[in-house]
Amino acid sequence: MIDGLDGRVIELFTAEPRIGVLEASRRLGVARGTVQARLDRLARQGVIRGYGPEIDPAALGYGVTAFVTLQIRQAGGHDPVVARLARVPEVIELHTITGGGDMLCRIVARNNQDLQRVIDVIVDVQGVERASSVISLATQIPHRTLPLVRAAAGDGD
Amino acid sequence: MIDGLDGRVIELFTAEPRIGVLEASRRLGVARGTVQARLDRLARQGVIRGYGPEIDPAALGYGVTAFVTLQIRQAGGHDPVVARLARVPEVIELHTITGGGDMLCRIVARNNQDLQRVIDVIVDVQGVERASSVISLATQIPHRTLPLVRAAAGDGD
DNA sequence: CAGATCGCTGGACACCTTGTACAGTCAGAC
DNA sequence: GTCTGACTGTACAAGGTGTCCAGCGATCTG
Repeated sequence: MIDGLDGRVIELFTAEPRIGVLEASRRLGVARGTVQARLDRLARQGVIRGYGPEIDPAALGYGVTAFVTLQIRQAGGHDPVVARLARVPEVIELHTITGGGDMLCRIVARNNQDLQRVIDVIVDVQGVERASSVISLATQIPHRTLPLVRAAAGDGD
Repeated sequence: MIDGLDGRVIELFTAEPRIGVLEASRRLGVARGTVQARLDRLARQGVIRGYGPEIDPAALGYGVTAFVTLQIRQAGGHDPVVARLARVPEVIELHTITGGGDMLCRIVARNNQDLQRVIDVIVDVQGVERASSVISLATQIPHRTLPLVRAAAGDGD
C-alpha cells in the first residue's frame, strides 16, 4: 500500500507541515517531482485525507472531554438519533458500536457543570433511552497515526 | 476567545486547506494582512494546533476501529502501562478515565482477526488486568470541530 | 535479447504567493 | 481631544508552485 519513501514523506509533513514540497524534497534527498507525485498518489488513494487546520477544543474553552455510551430505543432505528445528535455542536464524534443497538459518542464541554448540561441535551434527544458517561481525566496518548504509518511502510505493505 | 471572523477563517481553511492566505482574504473580503494576523493569533493561542496531513487508517489497511476499556493493576500506577501501550502502533489514542483506575483506548486493526491479535497484545501488557472492547461498526459522525468553532464564534466568546 | 513501461532525476519556465513593512483610516477607551 | 489597536491597501524582494520535458536505470514481456 505505501512504501518507505511514502512513510518518510508523511512523517516529514506531519512533523513540519509548512515546509512545502521543495524543501521536503531537499530534506528527503529526492527530486521535487517525486515528492509531488507521492503526495498526489497518497491523496488519490485516500491515505492523506486533507490538510485542514487541527482545532484544539480546549483552547476554545472546551476543556472537558467525555465518552458517552448510548442506549437507543429500537423503534425508529439509529438514523433519526444520529441526525439529532449531529445538531449538537459538543458531539465531536459518534460511532455505532457492537452490543444491543448502542452508540458511543465523544463529547466536550466547558467544565464539569457544562458537561452536565451537554449530557442532559443528549439524553433528551428522542430515541435515546439511557446514557452512561466516562470523563477523560487526561489524554495519555493524543490521537496519532504516525506509528501506524511506520508500521504500514515497514512491512512490504 | 474567538470572534466571527476567526470562525469564518477556520471554516474556510477547513473546507479548502490549500487556498492560501491571499485567496482566503479575497473570499472573506478582508485584507491579506488581517487573515495572516488572525491565523498567527489562532496558532499562538493554540486554537489551531497545526496543519499536519490527516491520515486515514482505513486507507492504510486498518479498517477496524475499536474502543477498549482497560482495568489497570493498582500497584505501579499508570505511567508504565502508558509507556508500554505507546509502543503499540495500533493504539491510536489513550485516555485516563473516571472510575477505579481505568483507561480507555482507541485501537485499529486490519480486520476482526487482526483485532484479536491487537487486543491480545494489549492484554499482555504488564499492568493491564482486564480489557473489554467494543467494536465500531460505523462512524456516524467523524471527528469534527467545526460546529464547536461556530458555537464559540457565535457567542461573544 | 530487444522493446516497452515505469518511476525517479534534474533542469527549465512563467506565474503567483509569501513575508514583511509602512502609511492611512476608523472605532472605542481614557 | 488623543491614544491605542485593528484593519486596509500598497509595495517589494525572495522563493515556491505547477507544469513540462529529456534522460536514465530497473523491471517486465514476448
